[in-house]
Amino acid sequence: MNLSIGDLARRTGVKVPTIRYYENIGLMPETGRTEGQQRRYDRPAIARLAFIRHARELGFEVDAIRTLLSLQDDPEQPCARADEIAKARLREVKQRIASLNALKKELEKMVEECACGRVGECRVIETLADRSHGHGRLAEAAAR
Amino acid sequence: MNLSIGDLARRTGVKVPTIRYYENIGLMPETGRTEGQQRRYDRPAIARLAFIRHARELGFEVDAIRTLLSLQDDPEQPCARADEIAKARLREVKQRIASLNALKKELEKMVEECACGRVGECRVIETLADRSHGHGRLAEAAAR
DNA sequence: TGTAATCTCTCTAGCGACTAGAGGTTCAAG
DNA sequence: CTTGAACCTCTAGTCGCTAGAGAGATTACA
Repeated sequence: MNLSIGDLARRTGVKVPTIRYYENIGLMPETGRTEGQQRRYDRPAIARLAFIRHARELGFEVDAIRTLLSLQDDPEQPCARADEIAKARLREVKQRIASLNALKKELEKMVEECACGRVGECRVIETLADRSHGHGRLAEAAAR
Repeated sequence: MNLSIGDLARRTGVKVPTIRYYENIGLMPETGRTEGQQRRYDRPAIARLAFIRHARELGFEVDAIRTLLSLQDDPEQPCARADEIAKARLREVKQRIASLNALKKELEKMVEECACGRVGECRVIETLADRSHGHGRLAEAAAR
């Protein structure tokens, strides 16, 4: 086990520059180097990076991952904190799904009603131009 | 009708710096100024900004909004292009909802199974550490 | 051992859509 | 005419990467 950064990238599915980025921001620890200053990784590095990757896929922010990693490093701690982080993320996801569903409805209405003639009578444009919207109802879903 | 930027902000729900930003990137046209170089807006400016705001709420990118605005300015054009943009956005939203639902399921499983003892046997941490994940299945949903 | 191909290194800048702050000017009410 | 809120421009920061330049290291094969 003496993997180059490229090897590690292939094994975890995390891109090479991203691995270096994670080291920069302190998510991955500094690692051993060859004489020529190239990074070399071992088994625990794979595990740690896979953990990070999975957490990112679940949408956890880097700060949350930092906390989760430090919890993992100390198995005697109570896991209430980890549970809390996961629950917070779950709430976010649910909220986001709800917002997106509202948004989907409005988009569907727009698209269905479009007779596809001239722009002058296009429902898509009309709906957007319609100023009878309260401020902020859909705002949360807009973020990508 | 001779609104200051603050008035315009209050009427549309778009923040003052954001309005200036929209002018910078060419979404809002340059507008008249007082002798002291303060911006003044009229009715069409309100309408245009409201259009932009609503489109942003629906998650359209600035580039798409640029196109939609230019279509709106010319009512004789066919509205197929507008329809297409809206449909593309709808596809994105549906895709995103699907990804988020997958994500929600996994998070729920994690949270439910957590017995909330020591980190050593915490399902949240364990699930994240579990390396038996194919690369990239959930990746799309991770973006916020 | 030579050499070519492929990594890898550091560093800086860019993405999108804003947001925050510094430091200074103008406007409107009293 | 003074005060204080609102306005101005400009730069830099947010998040989580990603791209590119220009240079050095490593490896496979002849």
